[in-house]
Amino acid sequence: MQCVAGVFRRGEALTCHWLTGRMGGLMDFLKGLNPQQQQAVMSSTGPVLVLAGPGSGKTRVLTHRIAYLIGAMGVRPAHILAVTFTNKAAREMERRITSMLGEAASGLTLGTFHATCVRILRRESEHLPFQSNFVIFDEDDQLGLVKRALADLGMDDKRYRPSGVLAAISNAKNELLLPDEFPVQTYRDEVVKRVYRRYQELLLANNALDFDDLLFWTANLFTQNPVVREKYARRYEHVLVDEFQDTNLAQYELLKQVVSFHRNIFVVGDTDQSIYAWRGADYRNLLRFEEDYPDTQVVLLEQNYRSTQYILDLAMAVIDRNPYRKPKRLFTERGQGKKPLLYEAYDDRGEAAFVIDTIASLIANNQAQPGDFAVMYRTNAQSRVLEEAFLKANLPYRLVGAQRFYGRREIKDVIAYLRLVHNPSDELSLGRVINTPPRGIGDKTMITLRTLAQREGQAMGEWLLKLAEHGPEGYQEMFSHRILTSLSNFARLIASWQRSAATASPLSLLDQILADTEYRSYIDDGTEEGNDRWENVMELRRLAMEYQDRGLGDFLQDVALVSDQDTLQNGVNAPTLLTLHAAKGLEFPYVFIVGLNDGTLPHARSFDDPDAMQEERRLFYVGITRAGDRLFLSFAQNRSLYGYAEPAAPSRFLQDIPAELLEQARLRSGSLSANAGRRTELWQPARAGQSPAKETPSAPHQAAPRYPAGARVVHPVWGEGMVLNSRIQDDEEIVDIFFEKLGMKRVAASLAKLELKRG
DNA sequence: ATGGACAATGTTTTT
DNA sequence: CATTGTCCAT
Repeated sequence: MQCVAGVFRRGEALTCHWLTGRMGGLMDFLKGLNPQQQQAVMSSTGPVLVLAGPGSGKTRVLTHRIAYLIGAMGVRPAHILAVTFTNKAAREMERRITSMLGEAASGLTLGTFHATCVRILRRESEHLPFQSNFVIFDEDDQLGLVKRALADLGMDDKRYRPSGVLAAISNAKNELLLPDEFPVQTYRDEVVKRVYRRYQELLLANNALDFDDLLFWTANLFTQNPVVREKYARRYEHVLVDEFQDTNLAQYELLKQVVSFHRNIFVVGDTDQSIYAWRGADYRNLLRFEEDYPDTQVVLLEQNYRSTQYILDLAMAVIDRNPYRKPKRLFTERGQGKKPLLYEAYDDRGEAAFVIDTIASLIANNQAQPGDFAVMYRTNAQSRVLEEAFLKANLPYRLVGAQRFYGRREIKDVIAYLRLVHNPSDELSLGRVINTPPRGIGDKTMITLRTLAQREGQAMGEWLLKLAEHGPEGYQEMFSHRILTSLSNFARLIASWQRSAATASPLSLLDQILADTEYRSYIDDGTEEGNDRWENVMELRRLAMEYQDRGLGDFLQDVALVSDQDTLQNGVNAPTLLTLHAAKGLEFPYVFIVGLNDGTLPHARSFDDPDAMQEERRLFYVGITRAGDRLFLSFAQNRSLYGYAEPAAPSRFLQDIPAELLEQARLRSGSLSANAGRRTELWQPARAGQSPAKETPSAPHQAAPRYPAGARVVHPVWGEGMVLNSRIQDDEEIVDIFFEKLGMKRVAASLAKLELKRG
């Protein structure tokens, strides 16, 4: 029996509940929720807007709402759509829902906007101008395509910077503007418009979509094809959206279409945490929501469960300076807590030293575990100094950032091979690998190849496959003998990989490609760097292993859609280094925000744009509100841009913080160098931050460490300390221990007479 | 076609 | 300064 989602009244909720016996009833879905949260979870059908301050339990509300719909209202999971912005957020929600409902939740559509759109587009490709095995182009590919488009139109890529043109195209897509609709006011607009048109043609010729296309095409499909729209609109009785303030117009429109039949849209967001305007997100969607859906029920969540009052007061002092916002009064029952600290360092290395010192001493005093810390910064470039400091101190850390892995040359190469096999029309990938490793195929050959393929109306990859099949006859005049042989050999390789791809797993295909191209000898030149490169390829191989029972397409898709945040693995007990953007949605007991200098935070590029400045402020606010127990801010007297250190002013945001909310500290030179000296003599390069994306189940060190990170140990000579890191290497457990008296030591567990201390 | 040397150029944030 | 692109010699 199924309860039709109609009028939701409490009394009915229980009677029509087909799972009551197993689930224990309504109360379970409301247990541990405050009255506002309960109101949100139990709100009736129709549009619902939940304005959720930081740490107010919005994920909780979302997951409980879904559980409530399924468990108490009898809505079938297949009729619920829930969208998030990161895979991590989606997985977390899935985990929580499953723990509440178990199998009863299966069939739910839950995923990121992008992944959900990909699924729809593949399914509906018959209505669209591309095939269902399309590939997803990342930013590098996009840039390459813009360059190609500029070249095709005979434009100078010096005069029209590809990145600038791409940004304009991306904005247009986010606004759902087709090339023909691109607004032209200047000559440059005219150029962009033409490039945009050509760029779209090229994408289709490559059977590829870029990130923006995923939303763009789905939204257009729904607006222009009533049959398809109806299908999804009828199916999804309930639609729930996380981080609604980050939606752009394409996403807003998309949602509007999907809920056009049932109108049950439940969105959660916070305008104060809108930090993606530069990517097209428009927090005014939150305000527009109430206009578009006048019967919206609004629920305000103000109670914070994360931070101490000091931290909240500081956060409010910062954000209250932004105009045009409804002030929220964040409050907590956690008590005052400790005052946030502001540290003034000599330069960025001084900041890093302060971070390391503070972390080490809090760990040594047993007040915190390594995993309790996060260090946040405005720009990725700032991580370098911090990483160096962590390595030097021999402290393991984890770094958030997909770029770190998927942006690597060797990884891009291997993925390009896979993409080419999957989709021979992908000319960008072809261009990347056709001469990697070198096969004597250069620019001139490529030009001939392109014109030849164009003449026969094919993509270069398809042309090559044809060459592999029919042999080189007839092309002797076009290419020299050498080159023709080289091309044929390469073409036969692709053809044979394609045959493998049809039957074999992504893993064995990858192995075959690596073997056939002798890729290892190409990148692993015996240097340390070469070895690291090969290790990275092996890491990718490990990832491919998880796709034994799925296809190459799934593998490529997942690889294309990972976000930085997704690379954050849980359960590693080490401090986290991440940008303020990547920090959204996360929380840590101890938070450092470094680089509070004018020009860095707020970033200099925002100075002359009031909207951008407000966003910088929100970014700072997001960082502050990640902290649970302690917050440490720091700025440097000198900051180096392009090598030269120059005096830098403290962030103007600091001036908005009342003195009584901040404890101030200045650089202390003595104590730092004393500790630093002791560490340097023990210095050994740690391997932290190397392993990207996922846990590595097949890693050679599977044995459980006897002294796991976080454990307290006693050494007969060095006294008491805390384990910071432990790994098994050559059947030997290597343990990094921070001793209260000595600082960091690295020992072999079998040699040092360590004693585990409980508690 | 390839690889080396030099020059220019630029750093926000990312699904 | 550190990466990326361009020019030139092999």
